[in-house]
Amino acid sequence: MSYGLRVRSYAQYCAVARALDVIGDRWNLLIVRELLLRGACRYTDLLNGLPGIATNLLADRLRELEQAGIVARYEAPPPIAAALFSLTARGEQLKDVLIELGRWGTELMAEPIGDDAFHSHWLAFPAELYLEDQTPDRPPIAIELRIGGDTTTLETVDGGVHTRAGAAEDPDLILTGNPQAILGLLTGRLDVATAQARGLEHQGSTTVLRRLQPGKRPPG
Amino acid sequence: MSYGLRVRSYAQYCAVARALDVIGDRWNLLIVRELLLRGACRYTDLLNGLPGIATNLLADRLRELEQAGIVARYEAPPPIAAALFSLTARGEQLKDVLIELGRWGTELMAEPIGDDAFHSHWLAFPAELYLEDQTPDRPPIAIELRIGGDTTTLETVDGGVHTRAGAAEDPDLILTGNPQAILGLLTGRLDVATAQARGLEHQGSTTVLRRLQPGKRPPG
DNA sequence: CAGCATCCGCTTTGATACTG
DNA sequence: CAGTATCAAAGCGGATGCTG
Repeated sequence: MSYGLRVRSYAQYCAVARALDVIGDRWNLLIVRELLLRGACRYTDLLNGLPGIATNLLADRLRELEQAGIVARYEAPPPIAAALFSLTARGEQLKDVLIELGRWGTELMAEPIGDDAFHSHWLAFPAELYLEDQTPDRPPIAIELRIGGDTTTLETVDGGVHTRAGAAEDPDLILTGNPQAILGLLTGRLDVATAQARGLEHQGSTTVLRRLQPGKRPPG
Repeated sequence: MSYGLRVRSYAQYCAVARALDVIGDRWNLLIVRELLLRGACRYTDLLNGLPGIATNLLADRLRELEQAGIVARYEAPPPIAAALFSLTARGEQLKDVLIELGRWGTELMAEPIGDDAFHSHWLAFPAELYLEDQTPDRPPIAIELRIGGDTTTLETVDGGVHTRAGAAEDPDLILTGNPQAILGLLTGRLDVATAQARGLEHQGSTTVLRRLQPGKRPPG
């Protein structure tokens, strides 16, 4: 039982510095990302969702974030009977920080994926935040994304775009391929022909893609 | 000459993770803060503006940020004859990240200042970003802030608030005091009486303060 | 198996001293 | 002024062990 309560601080009376005192340490914002995108998680869900983190670090970070009022830990009711971690209201407010960080970082996604890990729910950031349905009055569309084993569905809702895990019921388009070809296509960085040359396959009409364009504040 | 080009990466194909690969290391965002608030800086300006940073770390970080295309280094023309650092366009885009981070962190400014360092230009963040002039049609106002030796001026412009170093010509109000009393007053967390009890002194009419209120997206 | 704690080698950081 | 050099301490990542 060693609990060294972290205290390293920038010691600057500045809002940015004080924010970084709390969430600036390695892995902290990515833990928040996972909880934001996936909702309440068990310890092992987080471990899987954060490839590369050491298990002791995750435990430490969760304690620190809990103490900072960002993460709440609670025992799940009998059916599950496990410890669950979720964001507090204060933690949810970090969403705006992550949005801006993701927007700024989207440009970096053009770099080849190399050996980077990929989880399809991470796509929710670029998709939900930067895409808009250009013709919201027409019937909604659904696009099914099949990336390395798992399937994600992208649906238009109220002029925006929503993502969820799993297959679509009656998709207008099915895209199968690697993460960067699909992301390149969705962000408009690649056209259909180029994306196909890079490993994308499709089934259905790609014209629905024209309805989804980067909105007023495009990333990069 | 030891140059170990940092490569530690989260190795995750996610926009947030890739952004943090570049600007997530300790001190990086604070260096950007300084360059954003003060414009082009010399090495020693940055060293002074970042109390607590080790000089070798600053040198390392500037190299990394330069290589990442965030900071530009150039030799100033003859009159100055020194190396200057400034943000590139890509670096300026981090402003939105810092704004959200600062907004989130403002709540933490309620904690006592303790031994934290303070530079008055750091006030520009809360003041410019969160305050609005409620009656922009009336003649502009100027408030002079005197905090621990140096003086900052706060002026209303187009319904917003602008800050600059130095004294005001004909201030409507002069506030003298410690950082947290002044910040508490400006953010509306403290009223005039309470702020006075905590060390604030004023000269002029405090009613102008009512014109400056937190805008539609208040911090915290 | 879920949820950690411990140990260990390596890297990063921080404080200080020194140099052109 | 603008850094480099040195070194101790802390943090991180990986492996493994322990407990319900």
